[in-house]
Amino acid sequence: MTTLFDPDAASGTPLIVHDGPDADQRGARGNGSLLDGLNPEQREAVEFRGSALLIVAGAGSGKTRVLTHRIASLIGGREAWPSQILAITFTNKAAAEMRERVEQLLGQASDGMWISTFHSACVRILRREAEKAGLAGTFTIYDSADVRNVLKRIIKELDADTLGFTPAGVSNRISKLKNELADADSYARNANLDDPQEVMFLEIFRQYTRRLRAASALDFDDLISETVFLFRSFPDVAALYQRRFRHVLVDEYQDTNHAQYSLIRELTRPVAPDLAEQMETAGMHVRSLQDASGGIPGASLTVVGDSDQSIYAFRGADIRNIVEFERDYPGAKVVLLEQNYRSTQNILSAANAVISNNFDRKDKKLWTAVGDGDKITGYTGYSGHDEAQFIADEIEALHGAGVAYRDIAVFYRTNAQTRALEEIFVRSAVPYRVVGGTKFYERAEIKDAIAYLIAVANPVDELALRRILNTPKRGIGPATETQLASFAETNGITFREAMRDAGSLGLGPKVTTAILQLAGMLDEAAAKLEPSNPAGVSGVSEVLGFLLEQSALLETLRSSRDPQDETRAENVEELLAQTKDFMRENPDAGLVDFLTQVSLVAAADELDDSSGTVSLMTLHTAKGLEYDSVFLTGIEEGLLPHQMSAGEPGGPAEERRLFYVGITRARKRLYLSLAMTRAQFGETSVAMPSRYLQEIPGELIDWRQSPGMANSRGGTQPRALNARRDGYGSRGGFGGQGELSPAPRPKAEWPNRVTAQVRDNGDLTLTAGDRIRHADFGEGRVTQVTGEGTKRVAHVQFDRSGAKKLLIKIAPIEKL
DNA sequence: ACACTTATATTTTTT
DNA sequence: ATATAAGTGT
Repeated sequence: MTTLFDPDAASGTPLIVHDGPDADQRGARGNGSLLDGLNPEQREAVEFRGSALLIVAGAGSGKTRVLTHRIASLIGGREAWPSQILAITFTNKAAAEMRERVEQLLGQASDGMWISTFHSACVRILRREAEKAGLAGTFTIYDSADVRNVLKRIIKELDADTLGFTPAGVSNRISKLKNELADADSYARNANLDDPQEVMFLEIFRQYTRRLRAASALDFDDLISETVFLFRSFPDVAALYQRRFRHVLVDEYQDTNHAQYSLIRELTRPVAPDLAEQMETAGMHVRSLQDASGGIPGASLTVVGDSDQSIYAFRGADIRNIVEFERDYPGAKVVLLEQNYRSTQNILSAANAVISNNFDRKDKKLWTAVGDGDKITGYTGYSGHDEAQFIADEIEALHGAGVAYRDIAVFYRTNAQTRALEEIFVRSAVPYRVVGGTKFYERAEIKDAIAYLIAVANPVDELALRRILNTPKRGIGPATETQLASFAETNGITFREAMRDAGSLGLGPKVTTAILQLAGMLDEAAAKLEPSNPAGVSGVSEVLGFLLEQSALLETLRSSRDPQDETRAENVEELLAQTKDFMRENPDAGLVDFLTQVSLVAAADELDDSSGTVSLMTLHTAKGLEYDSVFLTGIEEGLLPHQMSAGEPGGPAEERRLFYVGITRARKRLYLSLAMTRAQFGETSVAMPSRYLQEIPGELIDWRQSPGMANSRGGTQPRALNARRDGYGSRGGFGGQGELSPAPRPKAEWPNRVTAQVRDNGDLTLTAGDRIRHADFGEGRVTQVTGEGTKRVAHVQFDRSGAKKLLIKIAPIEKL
C-alpha cells in the first residue's frame, strides 16, 4: 500500500489511496490511447510538461480536444489528481462539455475537478472565504441592470445628471476601472480634483461602493477583483488554492482582462517555504509538493487562445495578455495549431483573406484537408425584410434537402436585427430560437420572483426589497418607500428591519399592514430554510412556491387583463419548474447556489442541442460554436463594422475579427447577406455594403443577388464597366475574376467603389404606367409600385432587358 | 396611489 | 417602432 493523498479541499481531509487494480488500470491506460487521432502539434500540446504552455489555436483547430486530452492525460497518467485541475472556460456550457469529454476519455467520474468560468470559480472561492473577504456568505450578485438601478438612484440624489452623468455611462466607467483592479480610493489618488466632473464621478463611485457593500452585493467585475484582492491581502488563503491547483488551464485567453490575468498570476504563484511549513504544521500535507527550498512551486499554466478571435476589448479584454505571454512566463512553450477540422477550404480562404487585412498580427493561415466545398453564397436584399425572406427561403430549401434545423444558425451584429428576422421566420413557419438577447432571467417578472428569493437569502439587500415592495401592487408607493429608507438611515438599521418596525412609522393602517405582512412573509420563508426548523428544511422550489402563493404574484399576473401578462405568468411557472430541476440535479445545493447559478448564466448556456430549431444569435455569442450552415447577416457599413466602433482606436480591426469569427463558425455552407436599406429607430436609411466584403476574393462568392444587381447598376449580362474597372475590380471582392482568368463572369459585376457612389433620387414618385429610363437597362414601363417611403420599389418591364425590381430612391433612373 | 397619456431615448457587443 | 420615463388627472 502506498500512501497518497488527494489534497482535495472539498472534504478538507486528505485521502489515503491504496494501490490496487484500480490504480493499475489507470496507469495501464497510459497516454497511448489518448494520443490516437491527434496531429503532431496537438500531440505536442497534450504531452508537454513544463511550467507554462501557450497553445495558439486557430479557429476549428481542435483546441477543446487538445485541452480535454491534456487534462485526461494528466489524470490518467497519475501525474495529477482531478482535484488538482482548474480549467477556466468561457461559458458554463463549454465547462459542462469539457467535463463530460474528460470523463469519457478517462472512463470514470472525475470529482473534484474545477471546470468553470472565471466568474463561477471566483464566486465559489468568495463564498467559501467570505469571512476573510469581509462579505456575507450569502452575498448577492448584481447584473448590469441592477448596477444601473443603483447608479440611477445615486445620480438622482447627487443631482449628477446636470453634469452629464448617466447610469450606463458611469457603469461603463466603473467597470473599466475595476477591470484594471482600481477602486474608488486608488482612483482618487490619480484623479484631478480640480475638475468638478472628476470629483462628482469619484463621489458616485464611492457611494456605489458603499451601497453594494451595505447590501452585501457584488457586481460582475467585483467577483474577479475581490478574489484577487483576497489573495493579495491574505497570502495564507491564496496558498490554499496555490497548493491545491497544480494545473491551471485557461481557454479563450485572448479575451481575458487585466483582473483575470492577475487572478491567474496569483493562482500560479509559488508558495513560500515558511508558509508551506505552516500548512504542513496545520496538517495540510504539503510534503510531496515541496521543492528543495521547502516551498511549493507554482502551478503549471496552460493557456489557449487566438488573437484573431479577440472580440471583447470593449469589456476590458487585453490582447497583450496572450501576445506577451512568453514575456510574462519565461521559458514558456508555444504550440501552433493551424490545421482546421471544421470548415471547407473555400470558407477558410475567405476567413484568411479577411483577417490578413489586420496588420499587427502574426501571420497564420488556416488550412484543411477536406477540400474546397461549396462556394459562399451572397445575397443583397432590398431591405432587411427582403434579406430575412431570402434567409427563410434558403433555410427551407436546406431543410428540404435534408439539413436539420439545429445545424443552421443565423448571426447578426446587434440584437435589434432579430426583429425583421423573427417577423419573417414566424410568417414562413421556420422554427427558430433566439439565443441571448433579452434573456429569460432578465425579464421583469422573473427578476421580480428572483428578488423575492434574494430578499430571503440576503436580507440586507435593499435593492431586492425595494423591487418587491410594491410588486404586485399592495398600496406601497414611492413616498412610503422613501420614508422607510430614511427611517432605516436615521436609526442605523437595515431596510428590512425598518419594514419589521413599520408600526412605529406612523403610516396609514392599510400601508402598515401591507408592509408588516410582506416582512412577515419573508421571515417565514427564511425560517423554512433554517436547518433548525423542526418541520424540516424546505428546498428552493418549496420556498419559491410559498412566496408566489403568499404574495399572489402569479395570481395577479393570471387575472390581469393585459394579454402579455399571460406569457409572464407562464414564465414565472417556468422558473418554478426550473427550481425543481435544479433541486433534482443538485441535491445538496441550497437557495444561494440556485441564485448564483441564475446570476451567472451566459447567453450560450441557453442553447439546447437537442431542440430542432434554427439558432439566432449575435456574433459575440457565436464564439466557440459551430454549425453546418451559417448565415451571416447585415454585412453593411455602420453595422459591421458598427458605427460606434469607428471612433475607437482598433475598433475596425476588432470588428474585422468579429467577421472572421462569424465566417469560421461554418462547417459546410456559408451565406453572406446584406440589405440596401435598413430600418433603424423606425426610420429607413440607405445601407452600404461592408468594406470587409471586398476583402473576400470574388471567386469565392456566388452572388444570388449582388449589391450591384440590387441597386440595378448591374445586370445579368457582362458589361463594359467591368473591363474598365478591372484594375480595381479584379482584386476586390466583387468584380473578381483575378488577373489570370480573363473570361468575364456574369454574376460578378459590382463596381469596385459602389460604397462611395450611391445615388439619391429624393422624393421621385412613380406610379404604374410611367415610362422611365435606366442608366443600364434603357427604357421601360412601370408595372407596379410596392413598399413605403424610402424603400419603395418599382417593378419595371424594360423594353430590352426584361422585368426588374428597382429601389426607387437609389436606382439610376429618370422619369420620362 | 394608480391609471392613463405623452415625451423621449433607444441599438454594439456581455460575464 | 417600441419601451420606458415623466407628466397629468382621478
